Amino acid sequence: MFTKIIIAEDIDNENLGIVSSVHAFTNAQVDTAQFCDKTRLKIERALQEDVPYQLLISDLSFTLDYKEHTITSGKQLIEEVKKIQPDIKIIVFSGEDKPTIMKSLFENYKINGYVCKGLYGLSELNKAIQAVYDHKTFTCPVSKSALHQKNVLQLDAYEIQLLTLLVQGYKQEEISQYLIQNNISPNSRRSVEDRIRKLREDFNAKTNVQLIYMVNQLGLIS
Amino acid sequence: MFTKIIIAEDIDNENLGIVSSVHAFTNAQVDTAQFCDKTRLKIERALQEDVPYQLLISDLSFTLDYKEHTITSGKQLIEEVKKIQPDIKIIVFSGEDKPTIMKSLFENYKINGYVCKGLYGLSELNKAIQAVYDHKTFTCPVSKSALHQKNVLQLDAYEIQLLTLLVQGYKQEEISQYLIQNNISPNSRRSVEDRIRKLREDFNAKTNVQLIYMVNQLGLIS
DNA sequence: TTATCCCTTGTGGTTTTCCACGAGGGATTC
DNA sequence: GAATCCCTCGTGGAAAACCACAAGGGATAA
Repeated sequence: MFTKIIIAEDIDNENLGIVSSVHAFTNAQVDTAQFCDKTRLKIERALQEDVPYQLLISDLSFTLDYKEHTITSGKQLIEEVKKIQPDIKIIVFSGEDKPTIMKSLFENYKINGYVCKGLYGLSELNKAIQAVYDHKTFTCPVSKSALHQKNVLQLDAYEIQLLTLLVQGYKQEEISQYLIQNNISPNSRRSVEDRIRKLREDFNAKTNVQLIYMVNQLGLIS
Repeated sequence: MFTKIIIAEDIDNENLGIVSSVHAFTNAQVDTAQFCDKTRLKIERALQEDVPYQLLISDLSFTLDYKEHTITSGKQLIEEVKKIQPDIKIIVFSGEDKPTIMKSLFENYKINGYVCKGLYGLSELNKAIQAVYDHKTFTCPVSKSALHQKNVLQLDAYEIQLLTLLVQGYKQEEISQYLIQNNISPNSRRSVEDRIRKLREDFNAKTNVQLIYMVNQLGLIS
């Protein structure tokens, strides 16, 4: 079993629960950090001292306090950690259940497991630790069902840009202006209109308002 | 200090964290229940056996599993518990930070403390336990600032109805029709338009799209 | 009562969005 | 090269939303 594990979780009562559970299950040295920067630092130090962590269990969203934070999200943290220690195993333990986010974590950052916090999150986490130790990847039932959804509508950068401008109160004409100024194409008034219409069709939305509500609920724009 | 405490929290890792922290702080008998029905039952039994709980620490939102649940939320639980044991002390420990919900809990159910889960939620919870034991009410800094917010934008039932119809893709004319059919007033096309405009002004939104995005982000419509 | 205020509703005109048609241009295929 | 497809983009007209002005009505207070 793993002998040295680090946990990144900011909320103190969750942190406490995870640490005790993981420690009880693995009997490993379980360290913890409340913020991303600190996590990265600890991993870096352990590596320098030649006693590296074997497993990182990380949350995705972190509340930022008054301090300066260079890394502000679990996603960034994972990216940074992979740079300094590519062979570390990573399990994400998060309340987040959006398929797109999970997929991107597996595809872009090669995480080894994903467990959704929930009624029985801790026992799923234990299963994940065991599986990852056995060189397998693991997804808990909740995230598995999310991942296996077909027809997950994905938005490309351009579409997200459009929707983002929309929710900022831009009119179609203003969006067109903005795109022209920022050298993004297509950018004609007419094309903007067309793209938004296509999005409405894709999501089966009758109005832009409904469209925005839907993509927002699905977490496709942040 | 309290000697018998019960904790209602469904998420297992949070539950574990709270229980260990509370036990360490109070050295009391700390029982726990994952669902509301079970919590009520335990409190009832303890009362019958003449060893009642002195303090209930409860979450507000509960994930329901496959079983039948008669009580489904922390608010309901508190209401029921107050009926069977009016003198029990209650501290709400929740992620919920909406002022309206907090206020109604203090006013309608006379809870003794409110602590928001967060970076240092557990230490605030300990302070709350001490304060409540000393017959004081307690609000953590986060909830205190939420409670003291002025100009909290509140939506009444009518406005929520309007916004709900909007996100369902209704046009203004259709909203008017719907309101007339359901005997809700005001319901003229013109008034609908006006109310939506007022909402835009209140939220400082340039378009309906931005308005919907904002109220959605604020959790004012579900 | 009168005056005032606020909300509802109507009217009409402007702005914005929506949509159908079609022209041009790039990529692919035969 | 010709045919085809898809995306961009312009035009013009219809639909929807926006907005200013004002009439009526209910509540309140002097």
